[in-house]
Amino acid sequence: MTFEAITNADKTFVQIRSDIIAGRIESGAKLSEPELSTKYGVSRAVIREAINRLAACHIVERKANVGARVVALSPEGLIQLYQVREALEGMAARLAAENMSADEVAQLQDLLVSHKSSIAGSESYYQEAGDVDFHYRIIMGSKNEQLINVLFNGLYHLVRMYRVQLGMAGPRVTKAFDEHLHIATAIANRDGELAEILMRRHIHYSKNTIESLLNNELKG
Amino acid sequence: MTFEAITNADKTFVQIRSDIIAGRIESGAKLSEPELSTKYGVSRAVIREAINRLAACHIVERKANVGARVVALSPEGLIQLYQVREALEGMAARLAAENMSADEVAQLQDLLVSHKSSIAGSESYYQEAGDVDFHYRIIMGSKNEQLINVLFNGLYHLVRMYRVQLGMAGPRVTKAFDEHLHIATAIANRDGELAEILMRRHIHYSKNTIESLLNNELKG
DNA sequence: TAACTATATATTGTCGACAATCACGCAAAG
DNA sequence: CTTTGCGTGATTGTCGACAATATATAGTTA
Repeated sequence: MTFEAITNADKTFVQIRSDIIAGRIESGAKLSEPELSTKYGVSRAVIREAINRLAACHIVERKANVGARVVALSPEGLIQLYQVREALEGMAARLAAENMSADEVAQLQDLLVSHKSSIAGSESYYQEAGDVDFHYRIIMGSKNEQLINVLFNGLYHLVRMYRVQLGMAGPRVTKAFDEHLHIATAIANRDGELAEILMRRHIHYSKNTIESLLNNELKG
Repeated sequence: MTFEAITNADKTFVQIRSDIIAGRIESGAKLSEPELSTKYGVSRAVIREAINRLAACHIVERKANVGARVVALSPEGLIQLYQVREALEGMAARLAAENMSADEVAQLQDLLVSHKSSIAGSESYYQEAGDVDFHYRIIMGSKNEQLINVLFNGLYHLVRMYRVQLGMAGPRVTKAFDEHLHIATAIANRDGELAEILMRRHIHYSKNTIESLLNNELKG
């Protein structure tokens, strides 16, 4: 998920991306190259390369001779992201049931055991890192390079950005944990069909939760 | 699908991509910046930007301080691409049945009528452009921005590259046409569930055809 | 002879400057 | 008063040069 940032352009890319996802650079803002150049203390060429990568992840949009803007965040956009996730991660769960090694399956279950105890204590940890960890392992377990690329180099950072900026620090912790448990069991039983169904429902529920949150926000 | 190439970097990107997909730059080859700079008659900065975009489409892979190489083409990679396409375009067909305007549905059916006549004459045309056109309209008809981005900015060019370089100028013309017809009918009837099933089978068949072709090649 | 080191070369990463293009504001005409 | 055209200012696109890093070669030693 996280990759080794070697060059300055790498580090600047990670930095700016983090600033955008966390909302320190707000949605719709223009990314002026000279401005960012002084702000991050690197040359314009470095900023330019960083912006190019952000555009590749669809975090910003570029227009020729005009510049780059952070993507506009609509509630519909977040819903669309979850639709794609549902299709892709459902498939990932099926493939994981077929292709994960016994070791990887065991590690997946160990992960859930440690999550169970962390839920008893402070739940807040689980929501972010734990959820990502679980999904990460399943996606990697699919052993499908294309799938891994699409999800990690594109969709996941977008999801985080939308969630942060639309204020979805959602609950759904304990219910999600149970769903994770069922998915892991299906994978351990090598039941790809069930694993896919459960994963799709898991993400579908998240989507529904978010939709109702958005609706409440519009009404309130 | 095709976008307006304004700047030099755009044109160079399109040019190099085309050269790679057509096999004029072969799989696994190293993309030397100074070399390409003289070859295409532009500065290194332009080449660099073009290579960055190729990397964003996963057509080339970059390593820091080492350079970029055209991705290695394994038969498994092509199969994995088709797996992802099956999930994504199946979903696109369902969404298209729900979201396409009456006009767009009519245009989709018109397209098939013109394909029917072109099949009677020279089949060869249909295979390439016709197939792409059909799938293109359905994906656009899904109205899901994320889906559109993933498929057009990444997967489609990769599929073309794999097919060309692994020598899959495949047949399957008339059968594919019938399948297209059924899918379009399901969409016209606003039957998303059926449209998804038919589209998944359609792509699955293509995958199977390719798999057996690859197997024959290994044996022969 | 094989393996390790050091140098040399070529390639990538980064920089600052120049050229091309666009956005904004103002003026003038309908 | 609205609209069209121009000019100014700023931003992006492009270029060539320099610095940092990796690969290849040659030399040395066990």
